[in-house]
Parts: sequence; C-alpha cells; structure tokens
Amino acid sequence: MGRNPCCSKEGLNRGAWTALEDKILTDYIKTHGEGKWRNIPKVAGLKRCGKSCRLRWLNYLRPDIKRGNISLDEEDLIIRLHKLLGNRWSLIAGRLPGRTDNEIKNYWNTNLSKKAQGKESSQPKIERKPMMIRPPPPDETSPESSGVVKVVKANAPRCTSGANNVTTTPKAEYNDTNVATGHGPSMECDNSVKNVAAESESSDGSSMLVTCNDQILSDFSMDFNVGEICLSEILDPDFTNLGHDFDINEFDNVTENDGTNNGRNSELSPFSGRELSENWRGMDSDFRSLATFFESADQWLGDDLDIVYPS
DNA sequence: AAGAGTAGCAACCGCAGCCAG
DNA sequence: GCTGGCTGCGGTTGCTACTCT
Repeated sequence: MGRNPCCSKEGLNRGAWTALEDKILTDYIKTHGEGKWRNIPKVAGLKRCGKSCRLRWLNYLRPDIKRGNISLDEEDLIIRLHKLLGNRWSLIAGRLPGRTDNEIKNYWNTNLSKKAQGKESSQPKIERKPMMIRPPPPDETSPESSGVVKVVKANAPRCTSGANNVTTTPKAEYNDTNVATGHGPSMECDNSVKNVAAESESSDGSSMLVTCNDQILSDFSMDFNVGEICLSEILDPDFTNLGHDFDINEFDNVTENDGTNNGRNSELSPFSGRELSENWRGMDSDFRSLATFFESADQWLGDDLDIVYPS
C-alpha cells in the first residue's frame, strides 16, 4: 500500500524551468510567502509539481542565494564540515550563507570528493566557463555578509558532562545568527564581549569561558568537563604537554553514555566522541572551527549548552 | 571540423520525519 | 497508537557545455 504521489504527473511540465515559470513562482511567493508548496501549482497556475516549485525556489529563485564560484574559504569550510558531519548537505549549507545544499552537494561530488580521497590529479585543473543553462538570476544583490562573527558570549555555568558527574545545567539560549558565517574575512570582538565573558567566569563560577583579543583568533579558552577532561585543555595546542595522558576513549565515554537525563543523547549527536576528538584536534584553532564546534556541540549537548551569540 | 568523452549543474525521485486528525 | 498529508533531505539522472583526439 503505497503512498499517493506528491502530485499527478499528468499534464505537468518537467525539465528546465522557463523564465515565465520562474516569474510566476517568484511573484506568487512574494505575495503569499513560502510554504504550502502543494497548493502553489493550483493557485499560481503553474504546471509544475509542488516539490519542483519548492526546489526551484530554494535552489535558484530565492533572493538571498549567492552566485559565483565557491571561494577557497568556503571550500575549506565545506571540507571541514563534511569531515565532521558527513553528507548532511543541508546542515553544511546552513553554515554557508547563500549556498544551497544542492550546490554544495554538487560541488562536493564534482570537486571535493576527489580531493578528500587524495585522488586529485596533481595537474592544475582547467577552469571551465560556467554553463549557460540558467538565465540571469532575478536578483543579483549579493547578500554576502561581511562575514563578521560576533564572538560568543559565554554565560553558561559549568557544563559538566562526566558520565558519573551530572550536575545541573541551565537552559540554553542560542541565537544562531552569525555563527554560520564563520568563514568571513574578519572577526569582530569587542570589549563588552570580553567583559561579559569575564564576569560570567567570576560571578557565577562558570567555567565555560570564551575570550579573545583583536589579533589572536585562537586565543580562547572554553571549559566544560568531558569526563575527566576540560575542553580547553583539548583545544590547547600544547595539550599533550600539559601532563595529560590523553585517552581518546574519554570522548566515547561521554557520547555513548545515555544514562543521564541532562539532555545529552548520543543518538542525537552527529558524531561519535572519537570523531569529535579526532576531528577537533585536526582543526586549526581558528574561529571558523570554533563556530563549527559550537554548532555541533549545541546538537550534542542540547540543553546543557548555553551559548549566546550577540546580534 | 566533427565526433567522443568528460565535467558541471539543475532537476527529479524516493524515502523518512513530523504533525495533525 | 494509527494513518495520511506535507515537507525536507540525500542520492541519482539527464542535459548542456567544454575538452580532447
């Protein structure tokens, strides 16, 4: 007993969209907003499946879509995120403003997968001109943000995650506004942020602290216990010099322990503890990595994590 | 110049999750 | 708890442009 098809395929157009169809769809969405994709063909008079309308809008017609080649920064970020998240293109795309999951998926399949496998030819790649399949986009205004990352305000009390050491953790407030743009050209870090972080540490005993200065992006520390280890120690490039015998299984102990009620659930974690530790240690301690980490950590720790991104 | 092979991208397809009834 | 509709996601396909021989 199968499901009904999303729409009848009889009498529907397929293949490349025409400029007229694009206009109809764009006008409709401008008037009525997104959603109710199934109704759009009927209401707007388009001979297209609702799914097709949604895809066309999301991947092409949306005004905030960024055009042009994937920059080296973006490519680097894609590689890192893919390493961390796998083929979860929508998640990856969410970290790249203006890029769609389809675009990133295509780019990965045609370019990066080879690189990732180390099979990339040593010969310089011949740059091809872009194909002219699609007409000029309706709105070339690039929403490319300044890429400024507002530094995290850490106001969370200790996030203790030891398997046998579960302590209370306040509800998180997570304004995911700018962390996604961690690939941008610059960072912004002001004194107020620093002050907030410092206060947080001193007044409530929080050990989750993010600090930064104007120059050294990697100069931050963030503590919450993972088993017997604080993350700040792991983030420290000199971690192995700190007198720890780093046991990679410490991470596994954390993410594989579901016996707590602190909101953490390994089934929700996009990566195992081992992946986390391996990937994290392989990353540069730049802010892009930090942004990536926080995003992942948010999923991982759920309500245990309290991060505020100043707008 | 022309045909074959390859690469890039838009679009399609089917499945799964979510949610309302 | 079950069912069905809607939406989103990831894999795949097919078309077009480009390169090579």
